[in-house]
Amino acid sequence: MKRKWEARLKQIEERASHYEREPLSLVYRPRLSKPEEPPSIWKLFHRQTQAFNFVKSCKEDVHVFALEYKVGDGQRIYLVTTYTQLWFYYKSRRNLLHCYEVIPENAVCKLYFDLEFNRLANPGADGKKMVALLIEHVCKALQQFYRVRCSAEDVLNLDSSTNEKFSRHLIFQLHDVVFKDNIHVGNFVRKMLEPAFHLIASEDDDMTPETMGHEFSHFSETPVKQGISFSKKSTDKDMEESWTTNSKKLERLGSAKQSSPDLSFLIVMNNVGEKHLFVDLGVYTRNRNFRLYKSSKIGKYVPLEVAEDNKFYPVQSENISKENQYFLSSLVSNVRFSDTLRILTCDISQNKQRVENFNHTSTSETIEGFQCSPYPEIDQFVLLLVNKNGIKGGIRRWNYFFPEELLVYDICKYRWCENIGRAHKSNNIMILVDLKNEVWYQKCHDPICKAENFKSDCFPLPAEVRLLFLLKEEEEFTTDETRDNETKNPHEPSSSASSKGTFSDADWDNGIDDAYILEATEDAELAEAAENSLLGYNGIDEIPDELIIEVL
DNA sequence: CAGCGCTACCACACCCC
DNA sequence: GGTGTGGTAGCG
Repeated sequence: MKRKWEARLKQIEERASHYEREPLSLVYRPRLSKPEEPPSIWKLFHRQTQAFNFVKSCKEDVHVFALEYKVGDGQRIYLVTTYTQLWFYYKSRRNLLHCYEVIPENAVCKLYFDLEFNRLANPGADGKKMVALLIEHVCKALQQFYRVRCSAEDVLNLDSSTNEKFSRHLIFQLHDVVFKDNIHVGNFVRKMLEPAFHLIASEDDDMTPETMGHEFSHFSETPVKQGISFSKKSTDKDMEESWTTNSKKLERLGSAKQSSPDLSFLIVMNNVGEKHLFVDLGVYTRNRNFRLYKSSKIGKYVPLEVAEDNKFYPVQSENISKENQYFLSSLVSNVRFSDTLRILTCDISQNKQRVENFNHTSTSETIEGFQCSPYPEIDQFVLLLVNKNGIKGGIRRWNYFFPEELLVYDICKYRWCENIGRAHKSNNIMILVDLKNEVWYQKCHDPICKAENFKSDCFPLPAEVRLLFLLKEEEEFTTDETRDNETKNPHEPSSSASSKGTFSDADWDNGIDDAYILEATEDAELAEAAENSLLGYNGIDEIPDELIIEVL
């Protein structure tokens, strides 16, 4: 008995000393219970800008989500948290039923599509076939425009169809390839679907869904040189120029090898009998809300689920469940950083200077930056070239052109021009590095030199630079067997590398204790809204035992 | 108290034939 | 009638 008492005393003394060494915080700080885990970040805002401001102030890899919380008018509040933490609370599907990813403006993202048509208005339409044909067309366009290779196996295909409406989301999982932002994605999608606009535009075309013969191609019968005439009300000159340019490009690219694609399968009727595209072009706007995997619109019980005909299977991992993998893959702005990442762009307004200087018909295959290019060794070599005779030249900016594998450096301070045999007084020069042919040459911004299209002799790149380049390329081949061997990818410049694009491999799903607390803001009403969003739209679901809302 | 970013559409002014 | 502009309902 005495022994037992002594043991208990010792136990209590030990506990007391433990609390003396590690006292409890005076301030109550709710967090996921494992102290070694990252702190809980779960903040709600009424305003999107506030949410983004918080993200900026946040060191962790957090993202903005929109939560629908009122039936009818689609009112939303904004949640900031990590992908990991969101999934933790989200996966049970007992709460957070109507969530949207906010695809941030100016953030790199994946290629994605929203597809839909009304079944009643399109009785003959075969949705699955249309999806398959679209994917085929997109893959061809990616190959033609960017030399990016992909197939249906790289496309996460999510279904949200009902008896009334065929509805899909496609999210492309390209290897080491992303778009600059979702505006560029939209530009690319519109460019790629240009032949389909011609089809809709042709008023004399009384095609009905039943007669959507796949051999029938209005585009091929309508020469590109007829120009863009369908958008009678359009005032967007840039857009038209772009389409025209693109038509030329398509012509150039396609004429020799194949005729223009038949996109008649993309044309569907809306419920008032007007012709529309199967592809919703309204989803490429700034800060677009894109419904999450397994979320439904408020007031409806139709969540996005992996489609029957989905062919993308995430790589199995020990730490991350299959569902979590699908969730992470479905996030449009969840971009894994890699040092061989290619950032695709597709501009509408043509950069005239570039077109003039480099005889480019499209700016859709370039990346650009300041001071440091993806090839530091070549930067060093260029700096060596422009530091002569006591003049300290520098790299003002650089552009990389994928098809030509051409690095174009705009030089500052150093103005020596081979054409005139002296330095220009007020115009800067360029150094161009041709990686394909391993040579460099000089051009310049001077109007006279430009007028005569001056280009200096070519000089071979020094062996060190060539060697480094070859070594890098070998690395790339060994790490990515699917890479198109016609393409050499520059590395993502470190200046624009962002940790925001990565997600933590830490997975909290395993080994977590039983008490969890969600942190809300000080705003009671907001907390109520959050609670509603957690409860689902009708508010009759029970609060899960392990979930407590703490209002500070 | 409290969403956001558009576009299609309309009304109207102005211009020119 | 053609074209530009400005405001807004309503879509995604």
